[in-house]
Amino acid sequence: MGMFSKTCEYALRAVFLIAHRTADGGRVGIKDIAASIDSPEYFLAKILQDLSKREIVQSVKGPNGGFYMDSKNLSRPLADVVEAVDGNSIFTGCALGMPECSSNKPCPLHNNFMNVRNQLQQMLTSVSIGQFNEELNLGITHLKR
Amino acid sequence: MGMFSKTCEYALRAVFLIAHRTADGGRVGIKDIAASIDSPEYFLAKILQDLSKREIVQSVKGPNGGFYMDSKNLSRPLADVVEAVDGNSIFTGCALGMPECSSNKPCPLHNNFMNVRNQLQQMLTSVSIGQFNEELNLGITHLKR
DNA sequence: ATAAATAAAGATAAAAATATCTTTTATTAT
DNA sequence: ATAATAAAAGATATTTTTATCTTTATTTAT
Repeated sequence: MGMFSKTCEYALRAVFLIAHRTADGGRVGIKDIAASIDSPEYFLAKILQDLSKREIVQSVKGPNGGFYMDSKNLSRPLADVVEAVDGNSIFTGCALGMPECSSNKPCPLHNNFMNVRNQLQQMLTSVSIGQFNEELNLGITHLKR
Repeated sequence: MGMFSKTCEYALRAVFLIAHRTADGGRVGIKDIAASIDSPEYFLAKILQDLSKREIVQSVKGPNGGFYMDSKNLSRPLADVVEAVDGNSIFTGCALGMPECSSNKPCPLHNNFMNVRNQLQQMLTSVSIGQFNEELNLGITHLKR
């Protein structure tokens, strides 16, 4: 198990891909996305349905339809995607899973773990979905394999 | 979902509890542990069986039996517990779940995420199972609720 | 030696996450 | 208007994780 759920991993790769592929207009279809990020097509379809409802990506049906993102969505922090899919427990939850852990009634790891969580959150909020297009274009970074 | 699996959360709470309760000799039984950390007894039993095989905790059967830890185990870094239960993918895996992600062929988040993972690993290796006994004694930190 | 206590091991069950398939709805092009 | 296309929605299946129950093996005390 990684830090995020598999659903979230696919979601992140997908938004990067959509951002990259539709930067200058146009749409990209689910089959194309799934192949480009090496994810199971039908499962990804469900994920994107959800991201679409939550207005993190946009879509149109029919011929030449597909998914895309407007500039507002491109500038969203990655944290929005993670939170939409996995919820915010990764940012706020107790490392030991204790429901009432807080600075008042902390678990042994409370303070140590807070630093880690904060750095993760800081990283994910300071980075936008669209900011990696350039290096994806240049083939410096990748979204499959 | 938190950062660790539920199994790992219970495991961490359990080793803290065992360390705390058996610091000056003696053993603590599974029923007692489960009640003390608010975890499902039978499930925790399986987890401790595994930690026992991996020699992270020790156990003896029979009357007055139970779980305990020797001083070598008390000084183990928490990272050993996490790795025993969840594997090391949380320390080494790609944020986007890409199997071949590396500095040679990075995902977009590779470098940003490396910092977070490293801080997590650093934290978990710099902290030992036994080092929280004092504050558990004082009732400053807690292991249930 | 025997009985009682306790963890280990094995088997089964329930819930959640992941994955797939089918039908419906919206859009576009003809 | 009609047919083709593509996502949305609904239904089902599979796998993994989490949880429980039963039986066995080991240890201790009597």
